[in-house]
Amino acid sequence: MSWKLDSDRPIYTQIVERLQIQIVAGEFAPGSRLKSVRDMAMEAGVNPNTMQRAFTELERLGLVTTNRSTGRQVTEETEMIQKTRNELAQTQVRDFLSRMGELGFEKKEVVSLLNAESKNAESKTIEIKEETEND
Amino acid sequence: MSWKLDSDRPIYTQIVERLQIQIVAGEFAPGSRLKSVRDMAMEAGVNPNTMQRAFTELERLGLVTTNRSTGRQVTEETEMIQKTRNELAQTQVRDFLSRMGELGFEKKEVVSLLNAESKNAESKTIEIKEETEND
DNA sequence: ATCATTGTACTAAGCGCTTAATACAATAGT
DNA sequence: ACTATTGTATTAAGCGCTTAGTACAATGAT
Repeated sequence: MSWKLDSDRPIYTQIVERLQIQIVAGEFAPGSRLKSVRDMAMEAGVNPNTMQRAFTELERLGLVTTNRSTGRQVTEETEMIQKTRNELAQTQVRDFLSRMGELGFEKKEVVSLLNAESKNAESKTIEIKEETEND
Repeated sequence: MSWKLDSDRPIYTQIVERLQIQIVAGEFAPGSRLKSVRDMAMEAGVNPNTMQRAFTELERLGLVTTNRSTGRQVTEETEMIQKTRNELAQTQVRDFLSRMGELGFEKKEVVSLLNAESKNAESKTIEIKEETEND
């Protein structure tokens, strides 16, 4: 299983983002052990050096702790994980609205597009109603 | 005025995206002339070669036409522009929902976050209501 | 015809990312 | 004590992006 990595951005960055997501989404539980650099590199289909770099960054971000010869663990500080999760979400929301704004879409239209996509993508229907106050 | 360009991704890619947005958002009208490679490069604070590469890509995308010694114009095919605008928006919406899903956010929460951000960012209030059918 | 402006092409250099190969350091397990 | 596993460091090479510098081609303007 080699991961989906494009060549447009540094691979180590993409790995950081992926692992970050898996951690804050609870896919990797707090305190759980992560695979070794070599194993993870094998799994991702990248060079160990590259995976090492990604791990170093994750540690710098406070999401991972390192123990020599034991390997790495997801941090047990759930607050840190939650904080990161919220920040990532916040960034996503802001960037999304910003970009849609740049494309010249009104709030109404954004809402419509979100509705349309939600309906297509999942069984759950989200009804979004806009209050026309001003523009 | 040098543009906001980060070093995480190729500069020419970022320039393509920026000009693409400006075109589909109508900031650069269909048929209007674009600055020369050299001038645009100067304005963006990049090497002419880099700007050249971005322009070449924009031409390949069908958003720009080239005339020797006259320079470049935004395409006059408004259909093409509209099509691109819709595709870019579609991608934004899909990616956004996908990423929020990866972060483990329910639709309800996404809606809440959007509401919160909308209210902060603009005077206009968007009221979003969800129908709880299933999950 | 001449000139300036435009797009385009080419080479060389530097830099960051990635890979490859190797080696060393620390420690849990035996 | 020994061994395997882990993280870590180092060097060299290749590749793509970017810059710099230069040159050529096409054409509108004069």
